[in-house]
Amino acid sequence: MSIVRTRFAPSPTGYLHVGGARTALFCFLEARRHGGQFILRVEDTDRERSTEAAVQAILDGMAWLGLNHDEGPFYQTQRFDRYRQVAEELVAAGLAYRCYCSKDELEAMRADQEARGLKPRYNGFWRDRKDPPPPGVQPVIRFKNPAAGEVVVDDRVRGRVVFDNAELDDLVIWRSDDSPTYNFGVVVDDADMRITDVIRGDDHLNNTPRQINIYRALGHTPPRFAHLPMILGPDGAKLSKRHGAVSVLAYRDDGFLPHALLNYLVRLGWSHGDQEIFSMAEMTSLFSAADVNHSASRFDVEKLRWLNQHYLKTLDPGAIAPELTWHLQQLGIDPTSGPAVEDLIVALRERVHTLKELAERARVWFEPLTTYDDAAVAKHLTPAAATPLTAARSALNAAEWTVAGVHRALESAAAELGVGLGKVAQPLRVAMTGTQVSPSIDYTVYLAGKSAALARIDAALGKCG
RNA sequence: GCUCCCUUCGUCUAGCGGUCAGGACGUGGCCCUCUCAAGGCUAAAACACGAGUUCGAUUCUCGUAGGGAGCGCCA
Repeated sequence: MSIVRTRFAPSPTGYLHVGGARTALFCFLEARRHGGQFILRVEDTDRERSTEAAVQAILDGMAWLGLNHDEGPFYQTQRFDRYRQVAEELVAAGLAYRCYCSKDELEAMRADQEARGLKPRYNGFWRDRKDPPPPGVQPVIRFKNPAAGEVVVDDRVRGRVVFDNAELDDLVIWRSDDSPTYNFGVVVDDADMRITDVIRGDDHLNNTPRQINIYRALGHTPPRFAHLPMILGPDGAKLSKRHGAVSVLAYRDDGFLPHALLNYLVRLGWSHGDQEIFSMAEMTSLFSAADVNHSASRFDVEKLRWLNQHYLKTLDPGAIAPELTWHLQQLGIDPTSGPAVEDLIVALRERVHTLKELAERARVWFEPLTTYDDAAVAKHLTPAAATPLTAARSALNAAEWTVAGVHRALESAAAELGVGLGKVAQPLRVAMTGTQVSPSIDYTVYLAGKSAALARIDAALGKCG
């Protein structure tokens, strides 16, 4: 089998959204699986809407996800000479022609066809016309689409899809402003870059027969195609800003791990039996475009959150530490001014779904405790709580300052008082955090550090009145 | 309007002619327990509809309905 080459070809008109990210992931996996190449190409022929910032956002998104390309990024705006050359070759070969119709004429044509219930299409007015061109008109170049017969797309996910050439018209491949159009640029690029597998959103399925015809005119064998179903918002509508985060970098900012996002995305439209958790190695060895389903799916943040927590719980704390450090800084917390970030991760990762939440929950160990929840105080910092708190204080004062050491000290304090650990833990929890909710009491106390822990107990004792 | 695509629990999906229609997220209950979680067990929850083909259709075919895409000098 020949080398597999795939490409991801976004147009830089916005950030990298989750749908694009999944397309990129599938392209990446398909290439990796076969030991082939993954190529990044920026389709920026629309000078109106393409921006430098968007290019950077896409590059950043890809880098964050670790979807590294082997070749590129290539920019279509740098290949205009090549497209022009190919377009002229087609004209010279009689496979394309110049069309002098004005935009107004074309619009009138369309309006007329629509009024008659027909599919709006160019009528081929200049296809075989030998008339002298009207003066002063900057022509476009149109591709001579075969008038009869059918085009078969053997799609790897859809199967065999047949289009009638009679449904297609002569599309513009070169604009009057001297630039190539999308359907022409992709074909030239994919051919030049020897792409073997085009994997893209199924909004391109209808373009495929036109592109296949261009491939043939160019004397190339079309690549294999795989059209992916769309990703919709939770409400089933097309994904948009309205749905909250759609940019992959927004997920980074919200505290998601890149691998959690990748794992979530790989299961959107693709599956391998009942398996939910996939390492990168498993994804690359198991993925196949042929196993992708046909229907659109909805983006469900709850499942992403579950996956994110799964990876928070199972990954090595050291691997997550840099990410948490970044999130702490985002909250204006100096990560060096409190407990070790690895300890925070171990203490909190079963209780949060994102790194952002983890960082927020960690705040209590970095800043002085000044606010107490009224209900917590009323319930647990009662006169009766003074005894267990005092016992805990002296036990802790003598304790070895490790999680296990703190745990032993509190157990023995409770045992000496002849009460359950809960009688000591709850007042202590309020003393440490001002609230009734925190990680297990040993971690909660340990993370405060010995002197701060004792000081917080003293403050709490003052409230037991 | 025309062409093409899609349709299994609320959501992601398994299924590839005969299954009690399986798993996961979420939701409810129980257990565990120093709070909250996490974990374990458990419950409710789906084949859009109608014809055919067949001994037998979730599965194959054709319709209908409902979604989506394309029909640009956007990509």
